[in-house]
Amino acid sequence: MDRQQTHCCGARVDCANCGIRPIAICGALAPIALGKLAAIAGSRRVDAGAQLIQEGEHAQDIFTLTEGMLKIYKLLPDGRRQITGFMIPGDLVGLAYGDSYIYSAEAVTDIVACRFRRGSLLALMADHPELEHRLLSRAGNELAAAQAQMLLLGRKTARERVASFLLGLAGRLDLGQGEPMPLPMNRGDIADFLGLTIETVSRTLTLMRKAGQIALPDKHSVTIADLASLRAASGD
Amino acid sequence: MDRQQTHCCGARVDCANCGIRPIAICGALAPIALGKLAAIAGSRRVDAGAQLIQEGEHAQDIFTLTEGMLKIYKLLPDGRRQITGFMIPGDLVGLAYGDSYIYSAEAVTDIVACRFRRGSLLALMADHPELEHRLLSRAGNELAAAQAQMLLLGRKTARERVASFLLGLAGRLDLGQGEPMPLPMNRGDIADFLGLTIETVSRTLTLMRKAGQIALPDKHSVTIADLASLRAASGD
DNA sequence: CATTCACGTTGACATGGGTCAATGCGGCGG
DNA sequence: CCGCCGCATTGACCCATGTCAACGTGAATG
Repeated sequence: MDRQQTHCCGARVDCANCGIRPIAICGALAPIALGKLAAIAGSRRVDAGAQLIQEGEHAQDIFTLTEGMLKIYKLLPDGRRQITGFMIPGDLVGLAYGDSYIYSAEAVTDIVACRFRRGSLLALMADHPELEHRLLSRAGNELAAAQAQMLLLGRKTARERVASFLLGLAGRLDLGQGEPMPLPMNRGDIADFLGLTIETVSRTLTLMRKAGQIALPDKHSVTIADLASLRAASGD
Repeated sequence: MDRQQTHCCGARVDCANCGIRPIAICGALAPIALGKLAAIAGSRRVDAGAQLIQEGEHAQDIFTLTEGMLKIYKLLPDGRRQITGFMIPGDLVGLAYGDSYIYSAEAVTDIVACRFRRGSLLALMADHPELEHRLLSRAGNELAAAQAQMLLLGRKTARERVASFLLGLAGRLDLGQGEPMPLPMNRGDIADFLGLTIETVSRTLTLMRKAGQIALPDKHSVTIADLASLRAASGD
């Protein structure tokens, strides 16, 4: 994986040539506004396994993920963890409730994110309502995903959860036909996302492999071998 | 319960004298904008047990609940249901993903809601960004609640779920000291909200009553008898 | 090349909460 | 006032998934 990105924390950013602009919040902006956005943007890299933000912390920044994968999660005091989402390039991280982050975010792979100071972004939104519009629409997407996840966590069986997870991820990534899907997170992360244990995730994947629904070329990739059957197994 | 509300579907609405204005999206508006908002608002009543909106339906309207309680939920094809929230006066119902509703909403009690045509509201937002701002902040709240619920569904025990539910509801309602909390939904609704069965909810409430944490004067009210203990039992 | 270590898989067993069934109870219609 | 009906409660039993433990495997390290 060669790294073209050379900016580090606080460096200038070139929004006009950003690969994810069409899908991120920046996509809505005309060139002038884009320039202003670039002026308040910084780039931030985080190594796999390190934290980007922490729940409860003062929410100073909002990020758009540009490279890699991020997991967002909440913890109970005794350490039980619920991963509430895996973020991919184009996703927005750090929407806050009040002025504190409502979740922690940790890099699954090495990541690069575009950082905006919350205050600057709010100020820019005043002049460019289409930016706020875009944010609202993003929030709507997140809400839809959260609702779907609640249905999964509250009412689906282990098998259905794993099937839904694989299909959901495959739908967000754009994969070539027959190309194996990367699964950069480990089994523990999947378990904490699906409200299961590592063992149950592992067993379920094995069952699906034996049933010919998926192939597992290695621990960090899956191929969906029988889409129809996996859909049927997903419960919806 | 005597009904002062006399408007029905599509009737004129008097936003200036609305009791929930301070907490709803209308709260942000200056008198002029409020007049415009009132002009596009209609009132809608729904009887307990009837539907307000249906998942997948074209999302023509957005509602602010003004009286009563509403449950929002998603269904699996085989009928399993996950209630993703109970709405109380001031809450916004009908945020959509694309242009379809992402959940169904059914009245728990008789309700009154303030209806806005989506299109009109969007148009009004163009002139009054503070309205969109308010919407975004609401969406942030919803997202925070959804995250908390995912943690509950994925990682908490039955006991913790019920305790969290009672505390969460008590926190949103403003109750007088020692006043019993109304619980207008039935046990099945609570179960479908918490990812449990009716029997488990019932048993858990009984246990909590026997442990002196709560009192159950009747099926549709609870009193929190030992707040500290209930908090301890909630897992966070 | 040997060792270690983190992660994943598999097996045996335990258990929280689900399922099924009986009973209780309060409101409503006749 | 009685009987019915929908909801809630309670009990007995069961099973999907969790827990605990052993073992495999591949990548990193010396």
